[in-house]
Amino acid sequence: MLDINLIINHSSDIKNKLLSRGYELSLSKLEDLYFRRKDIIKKKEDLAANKNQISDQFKTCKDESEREKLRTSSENLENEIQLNKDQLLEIENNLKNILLEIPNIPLDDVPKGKDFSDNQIIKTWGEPSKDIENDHSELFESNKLLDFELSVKVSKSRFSVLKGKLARLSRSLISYCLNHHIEINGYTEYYTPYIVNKNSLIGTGQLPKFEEDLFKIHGEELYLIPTAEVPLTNLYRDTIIDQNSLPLKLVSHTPCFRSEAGSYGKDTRGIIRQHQFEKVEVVQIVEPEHSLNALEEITSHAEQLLENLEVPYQRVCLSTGDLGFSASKTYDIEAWFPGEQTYREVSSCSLFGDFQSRRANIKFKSSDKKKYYPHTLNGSALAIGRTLAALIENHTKDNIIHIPDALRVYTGFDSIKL
RNA sequence: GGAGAAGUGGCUGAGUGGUUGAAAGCGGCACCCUGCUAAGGUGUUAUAGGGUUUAUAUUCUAUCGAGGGUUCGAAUCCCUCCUUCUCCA
Repeated sequence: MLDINLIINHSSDIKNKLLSRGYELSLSKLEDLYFRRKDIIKKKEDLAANKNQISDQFKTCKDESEREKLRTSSENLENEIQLNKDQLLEIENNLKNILLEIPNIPLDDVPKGKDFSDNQIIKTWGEPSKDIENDHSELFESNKLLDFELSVKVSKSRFSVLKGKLARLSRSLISYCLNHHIEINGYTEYYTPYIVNKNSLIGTGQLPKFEEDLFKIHGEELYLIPTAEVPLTNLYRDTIIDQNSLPLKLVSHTPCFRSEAGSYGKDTRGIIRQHQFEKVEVVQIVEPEHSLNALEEITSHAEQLLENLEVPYQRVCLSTGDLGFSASKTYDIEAWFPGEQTYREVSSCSLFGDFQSRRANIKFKSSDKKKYYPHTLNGSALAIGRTLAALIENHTKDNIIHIPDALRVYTGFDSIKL
């Protein structure tokens, strides 16, 4: 959520920045609500002060006819206060609803662009293999490691059933990613609910605008998490954090559930786009002046994993047009998929500024005793399903999947024969 | 699923109709004292939102789980909901 005062005081600047990501801000309604809100608050509070005074007078007033006068004037005031209260509530709801649907503003150094085609490649690592034979869905299915007939029988399309060594490899990836962050990068592991309430999803920005992307629990105001970012960041909702405990570095492995509305026919092969997938997610909550560094740090933490897994990748800075709703700057890390001869996202690392902390009411108390909104960040490290696919496409030779050294302690085997 | 009890500031905990935004203690912070440490002393220490002000500041309003009600006046009385705890199945 953007600061309403910022919008009002720097309206043209904000408007332009939002336009660069394809959002047209209509200012007149906001301004109208903003000023009407102030008016009504003043009116209401003056009346309330008045009423409080009458209450005080009542204590010393002994004359019954005077008392009666006080009673009636208090009653009149109360009626007026109530009227203003109702109006105020309506205005504040309106204002909040509008603010909740305005996306974050991109940082100045984010490349301007219309969509993903304007994303900027920042770096590449590794030697992309030309071996087009290694398409993961083909390798999986022809070897019965992955069974879509079973997953459709048990559930429906866009789910998967992994079997045997492949299932174990997937689990090993999860353990490896988690342990790396805990032991090397200083994150604290959390186990969290996979079903969360509305306020949590509003806090991180999935609601109210993107409800159709979520799985909702029937008959309840509860949703399956689309990412561990939601429970992790919301651990600190409505919290004032001591500055000394910043930065907070959290990591969690969870399944993620996405309805994938609007992606019919897209990425139907393999396990690239599923309704349910595993992900190890990191979240950082940091002081505002450290957030740019933190974004670089989170991104490099994700990259370390791919390097240790010996999977070639590139880092891309999303253009203003491709930026997610809550993000002010995002790096995608895209692993090389030889089967498709293309890079695909396996991690997305975002800086949200104070956008989420305003929504979720997360603050920190600084040494000057004032309270500020911290900056929040998150990053996938990594999306397990896609990483598993990339791993296999990059490490299969002569029908043998070679397990990278980093994983062998978890898998207990060093290759899978196909 | 049934019965009961409770929800007050960072924490413990007092407070059953009127300067109670809230005693006391602990903790935190600042200063003082003392060779050091420990102990002690004094003060300070909730959140949000308005007004005035360049600012420091000051003032007003709201908030004692949430929402409603009674009353001139509610942490205190009534209703609904939520959460936690205990007992029973």
